[in-house]
Amino acid sequence: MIKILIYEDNPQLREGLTMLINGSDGFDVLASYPNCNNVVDEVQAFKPDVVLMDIDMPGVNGIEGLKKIREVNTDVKILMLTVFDDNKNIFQAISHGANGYILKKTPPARLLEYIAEAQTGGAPMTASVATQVLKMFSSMNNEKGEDYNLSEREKHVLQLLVDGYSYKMIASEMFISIDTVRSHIKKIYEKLHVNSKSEAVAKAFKDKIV
Amino acid sequence: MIKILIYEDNPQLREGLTMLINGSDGFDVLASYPNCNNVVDEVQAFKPDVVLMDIDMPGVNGIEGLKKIREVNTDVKILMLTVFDDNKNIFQAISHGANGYILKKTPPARLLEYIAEAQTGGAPMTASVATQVLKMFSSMNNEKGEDYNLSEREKHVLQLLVDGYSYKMIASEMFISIDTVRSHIKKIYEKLHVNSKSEAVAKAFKDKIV
DNA sequence: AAATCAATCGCATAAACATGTTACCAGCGG
DNA sequence: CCGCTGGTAACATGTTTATGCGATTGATTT
Repeated sequence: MIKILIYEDNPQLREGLTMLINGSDGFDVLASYPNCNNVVDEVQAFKPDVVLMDIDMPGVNGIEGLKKIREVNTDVKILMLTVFDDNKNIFQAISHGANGYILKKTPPARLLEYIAEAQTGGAPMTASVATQVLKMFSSMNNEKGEDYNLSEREKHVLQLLVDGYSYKMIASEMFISIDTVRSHIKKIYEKLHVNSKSEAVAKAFKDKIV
Repeated sequence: MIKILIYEDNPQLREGLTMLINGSDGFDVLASYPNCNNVVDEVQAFKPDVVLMDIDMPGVNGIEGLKKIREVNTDVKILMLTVFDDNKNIFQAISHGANGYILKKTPPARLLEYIAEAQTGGAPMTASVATQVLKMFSSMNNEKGEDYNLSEREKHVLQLLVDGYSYKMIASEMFISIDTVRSHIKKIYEKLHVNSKSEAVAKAFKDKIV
């Protein structure tokens, strides 16, 4: 039996969800609330398996509710529920440990499946939300910037620079003279179009050369 | 009618998938192949709506196949198909523009739903895969590292350092003397536990101070 | 009122860095 | 064979950083 708490300000929807879920085998709505004002106490008292959390609520909204719960309980599965698949909220919710993100237009049968999935450690998402997540994800990691065409040796030197080594230390680390280190670094600066150590370090991070 | 190409080296599974999908209304398998050797030509010739791409194939594997397709076609929806929900492959696939990532143990009915979802712009994922994605996502953004307790002024100086400014330039940018810049920077080094500009810059990136 | 602290400035010195120029050698492609 | 590139090295010069030791002001806390 999956124990559920519901947070949803719209009375019709709150009742509808409660009826639907209670009417299904294996699901039990412990309680439902129109706001998150006492969410921490309620979660601690009822110890639900899954929380259905509406995002757009007056007063303490769903994201805040999520955060409050996560401050005291990292086990309960939290499914965010919303009418919009908008970027900002998705990101917020994920960052704060939501276990799923589904749209209110989800058909009842699917909703039950989603709850069950969440309870067993899955991360149910409406497909459109998943699309947003993938987009955010790939845009974050595909910057890859120009190649700059650094040689292996140059990459090694840059790596050490980034790690905070001085020329002297690099020379001793790589078994070459400090003048050679200078040569390499001069070349690196040319290739990266910079003219100082810290600019090179910054660029190395920004363009994920290291 | 959703037009589909299948890449799957296991003959039984390849045949099974083809039969299943062709036997369903609204789905049409144009062709199926045991490897990705000519994936680019095939995709360009058939212009499918959706490609089912097995990851673990001899020769050119599914990730490589994905990359090759994306080099010439960014519209076709590509569903990755695998037995493992392992971290590395998921990450690779997402970064290179896969539209979904589903496990082979997915029941046939679900598979058809997934294909349809992908075709309409969704991003179907097996729940366990979605869990991995969310974990990667939140771990990437919640590092936030210690606070270091930098004052506003110090943060500003650090910001300019990261942007490659010299002390002189910072002084003129902030309308203070170069000696004051020195003071600030000394303090910053103490707080960050570093002792050079580039270490500070590196730390600023690593700990997302900027 | 005293203590604290962020922000400001000055001076001095040593170390580290940036730049230019030159040079040798090995390997690779035309 | 010749030119090119990457790696190595030296030397000289000027600039920037790092550090230490002060010191004043104004705002906040005790």
